[in-house]
Amino acid sequence: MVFKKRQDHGFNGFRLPTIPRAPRSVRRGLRKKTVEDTQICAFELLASIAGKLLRESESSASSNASEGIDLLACGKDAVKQEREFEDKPFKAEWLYQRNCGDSSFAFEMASQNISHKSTLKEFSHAESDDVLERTSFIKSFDCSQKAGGDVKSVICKSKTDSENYSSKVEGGSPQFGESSDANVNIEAERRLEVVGLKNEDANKPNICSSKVPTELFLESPAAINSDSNVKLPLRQNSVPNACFPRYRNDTKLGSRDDDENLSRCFKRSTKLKAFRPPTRIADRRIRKLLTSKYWKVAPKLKDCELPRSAFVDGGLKPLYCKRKTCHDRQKCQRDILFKRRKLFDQISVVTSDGGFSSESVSNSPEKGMTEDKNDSAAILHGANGVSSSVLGHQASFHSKDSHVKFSIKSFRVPELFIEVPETATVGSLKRTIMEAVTSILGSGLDVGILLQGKKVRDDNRTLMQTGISCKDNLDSLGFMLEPNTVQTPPPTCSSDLPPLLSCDSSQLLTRSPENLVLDSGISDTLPDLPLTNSSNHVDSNHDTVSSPTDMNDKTTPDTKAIVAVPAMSMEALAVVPLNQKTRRSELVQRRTRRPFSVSEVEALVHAVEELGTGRWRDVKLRAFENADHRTYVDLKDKWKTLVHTAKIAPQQRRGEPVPQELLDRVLAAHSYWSQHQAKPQGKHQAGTPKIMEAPAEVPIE
DNA sequence: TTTAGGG
DNA sequence: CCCTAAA
Repeated sequence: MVFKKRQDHGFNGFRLPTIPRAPRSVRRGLRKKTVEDTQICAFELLASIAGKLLRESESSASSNASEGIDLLACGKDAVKQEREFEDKPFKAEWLYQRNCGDSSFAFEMASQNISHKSTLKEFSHAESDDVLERTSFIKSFDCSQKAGGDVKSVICKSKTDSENYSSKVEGGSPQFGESSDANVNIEAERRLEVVGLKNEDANKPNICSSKVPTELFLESPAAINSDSNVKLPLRQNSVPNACFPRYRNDTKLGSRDDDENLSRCFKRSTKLKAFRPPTRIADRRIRKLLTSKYWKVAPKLKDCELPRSAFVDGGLKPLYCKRKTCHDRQKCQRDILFKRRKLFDQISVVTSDGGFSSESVSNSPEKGMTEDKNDSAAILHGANGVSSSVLGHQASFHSKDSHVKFSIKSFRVPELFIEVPETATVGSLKRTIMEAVTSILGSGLDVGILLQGKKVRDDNRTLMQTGISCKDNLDSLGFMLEPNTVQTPPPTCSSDLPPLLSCDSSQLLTRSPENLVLDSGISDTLPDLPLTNSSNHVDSNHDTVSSPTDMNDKTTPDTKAIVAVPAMSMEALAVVPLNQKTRRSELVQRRTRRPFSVSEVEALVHAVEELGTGRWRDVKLRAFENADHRTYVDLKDKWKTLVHTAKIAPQQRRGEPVPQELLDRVLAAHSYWSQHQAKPQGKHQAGTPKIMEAPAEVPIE
């Protein structure tokens, strides 16, 4: 008989649930922390730190604030630490937070001024015997040009002093439409350096600047419009099979394999976190906002515009270009976005720093200029540095055919936040970083052009008309990458909500004064710019926050301090949501597929037989208590498919065959519970005829 | 947070 | 599996 068990219990059929459900308040606790939670935590944490720093700087009347302390830490200890290092020449920024619960901590180290390299460092606490969670901020990838151009590293926020920061931000829409009429040849060289993953001596942060164990040097000249002669000088860690597609839709981001690997890599880290944000409400509200449909608007197709795409995707997606190609541009776009979103939860990648600042722009005679039929040719060298000064200029502007030559020394990559378990391999770290960079650059970005500090908005004008063809103006010409303003965000930010909550919190940070302190980017170098209007600032730190952190209660007030910050223009705000969403989603990935084994199915069936189909949480608890990768939703879904499977012909079934016996039970239980809505809680109406009838419908094995 | 369903 | 509206 099928229902032996039940008979054992004195039932002829399904046993009514005899286990009363505990109150919800008692029933929680098995759910995993979501990444989102941690991100939000991080955010709040950041906010709190900012507040602290602000207060400190205010009290000391020092100019620390201007140095842009990019610190994310929990508790004042961290702040203190940070300050200790602060007077160092190169100013490594350590951010580490200690999570009270587990001994995980994160710290950040920004790149230094000294070398044109971004270093990614990690500090490990000697005493933390437990699980260590490595969290690093990559302030930027330094993409310096090989020729040794004197591009100063922008990454150093300590460098507040002058320079030609022509990369000014101007208020208003960051949108810099398509410069389709100007063919841009991009030659980007990027160097990614990951330095020292571990430093045992926490007391000597300084030493970490010089070592360069790992270096990834990539040169990616991607000729966009010509017959791209893709040359690929690789130094050291070359990327296998790297290629630089000319069109965005030539590549597909990620693949199943990658996803799964990543998943494996990061799963643990996600699990280990035990952060407890103090403000639940705020937390929830923020999450709500983040998940609101509003943020989900898809970017315009326009994003696929050639110039940007080629630069972005071609240059930084070498790892993926061997993947399947997308023939449908639009679809491709969607796919990419989707991928990114999925990946995000696993790898917290954060970009901070308002857009990318423009870097040195120079005309580079030594470089081979590419031909084009268009008005101009531009060459981008991957490099770093905040200053966007034109090093050399000799624009030719004689006849109509005059070409203006640009050499953009660098585009700065926004700050990244990467977190991987200590057990992750170096290779996976590399991949992670690559993913991060890829996704960041791949998401909606526009190029902005600054002329004498002003953004050139009219895309339809010729260079000559704009004045760019004029030799004199090249001095003050700057480029920048900025979030594209594809969408027009709805009036989400209602005044009744605190700014922090009404829109993306992290974004706000960017704009707040405190935020300036945090921002390592150009923001602090452009004091006279209206904060509320600079679109690239908007993009800046908004993602900075994703690190999971623990906060003490004191942080709450601090957070508020930030909240009360100057309002930003709606225009600026408008830009935020989309990009925020886009970015944030960039690195989210789908969970790995884990087909149910027969034994699992058996357990599920058994549990459902007893509990019914409406108590998945209990089913989970009972039969999958220790299978943390099976959520009650999973079980519910599996049951759904089991029922379906049981109904279809065996020939149509796929995957590991489930014993017919189990399927029969599935069907029986399904039909039973569908009649008996799992109503009876405590007192089962055992006498109810229906209950007795049910078994009759059950096929006998 | 869970459930319930659609995708 | 994912995503979400509802509860």
